[in-house]
Amino acid sequence: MPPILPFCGEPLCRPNAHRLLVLFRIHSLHLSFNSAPIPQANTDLPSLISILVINHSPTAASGGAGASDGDAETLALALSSSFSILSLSPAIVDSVLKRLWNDGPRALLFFRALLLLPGFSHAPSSFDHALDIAARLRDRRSIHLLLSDRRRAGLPLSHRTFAILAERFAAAGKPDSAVRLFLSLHHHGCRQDTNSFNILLDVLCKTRRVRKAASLFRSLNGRFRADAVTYNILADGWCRVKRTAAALDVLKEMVDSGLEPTLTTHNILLKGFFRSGQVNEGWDFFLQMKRRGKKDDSCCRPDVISYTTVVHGLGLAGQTEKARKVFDEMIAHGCLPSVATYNALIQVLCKKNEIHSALKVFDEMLSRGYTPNVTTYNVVIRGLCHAGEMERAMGFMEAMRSEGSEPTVQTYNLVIRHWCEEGEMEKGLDLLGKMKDEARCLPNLDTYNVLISAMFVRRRPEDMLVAGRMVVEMVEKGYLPRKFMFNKVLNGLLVTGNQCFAREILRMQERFTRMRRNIRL
DNA sequence: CTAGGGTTAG
Repeated sequence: MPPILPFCGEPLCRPNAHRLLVLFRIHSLHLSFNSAPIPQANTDLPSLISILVINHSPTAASGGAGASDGDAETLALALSSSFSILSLSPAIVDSVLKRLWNDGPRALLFFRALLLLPGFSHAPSSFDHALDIAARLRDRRSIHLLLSDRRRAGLPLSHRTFAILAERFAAAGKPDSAVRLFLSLHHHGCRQDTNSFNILLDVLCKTRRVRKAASLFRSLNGRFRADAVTYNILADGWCRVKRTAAALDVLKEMVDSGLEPTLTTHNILLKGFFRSGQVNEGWDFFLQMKRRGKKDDSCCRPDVISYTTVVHGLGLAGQTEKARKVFDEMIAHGCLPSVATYNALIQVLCKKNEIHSALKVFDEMLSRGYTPNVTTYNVVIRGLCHAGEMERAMGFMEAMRSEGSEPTVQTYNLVIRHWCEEGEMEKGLDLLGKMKDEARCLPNLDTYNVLISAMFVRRRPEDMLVAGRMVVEMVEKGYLPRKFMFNKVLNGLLVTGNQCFAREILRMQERFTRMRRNIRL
């Protein structure tokens, strides 16, 4: 791209809108003489943009430390010369950010590049996506930059933003940061109320920090009036750590405080019993719900979620016949199964190695006019892989694409894993290539872990090189391999090393040490 | 994205 050349030669300096404007003019002048690649009207715009971003940003690959401002500038140029700013609507930007989800550094680079376009401003939802990605990368610098950019744009923190950040903090082992953020919400222009309090409790409970949630609830209950949602969140928290007795206590406390348990409350407990292996208690609870529901007690009458919970719970406990009976019974009771109910039944049959009955249920749901979703395909494909029917699994993968649900990263990962287990590394690597092709579905940490581990079973020198390249690639995307993975790959490279690869091995080794230094920061 | 049901292996 010639117009960018004089620009690249300059020392890097802070992006500057005026300078960019001048460069835009030079750039578009040049393009008017060449035929610029114009996206087809019927091609997927987010996909085109993602491909451009991925093929651009050369120095994002320079060691995991993140890209420089200069990268954002050149990307901004490339974007503005290929796409009209008007076409970069919030919906399109969000969709690109989602597509680049598994390549965090480049997603953030894209976000930053757009900020440099004159007259462009990000929507709150785009800020949320970018914050989510930065927080997942544990990139404090980007988080703070994004927050100050957001403040400068006059956009206060929303509850959604708070939920995202709190969730990431809790997931990173810093639940206290989530609590602190909650306590400082008013500084960010976000209301501290029962809603945001519930979000905080929910985040803590979902990361199994129920005790912390419960004590916070006790100490702050005076300031935020608890509602039914608050109690449901806490009950679910106890259920998640398999403490159904404590969940029942919450239920009692709820009633004592004058709040009526809802159908959601009952479904939470129902699920809790099955989750903690109390199958009989779960079944009795379900019967009780049905009995009380008959007396026109609508907060107890099982709904489609209750039935799905029971079908799944019984099935996982090995009682697939009883599960099937409940499934048939729900229709008789005037409650139609949902796609999730079918998914539960199919999964449960697959787990019992009854793949043929599972496929019969799949056909049954088609004939009843249901449209399978991604989860349906994933459970069926998993079942087939587990039964060693790899070719049929691949067939379903094709089928899901032609039916309009693109395989997800989970689909790819599970099929790749099974190909590798069968010793067919090439088929696994083929699928990796297919994922990256057209930025269809970017590989994640699991993908790399599965494939890199698989590269060791054949003890081939060339496999070690592939493993080495994948480690480099995953670090570039912001994923940290475990220490033993690094060592394993390095050892593999050295042990199998021959003259031919020696230089590459050496370069790689230096690169790894540089990366590790960067990672430590 | 304020709560409940389907995708994860050993």
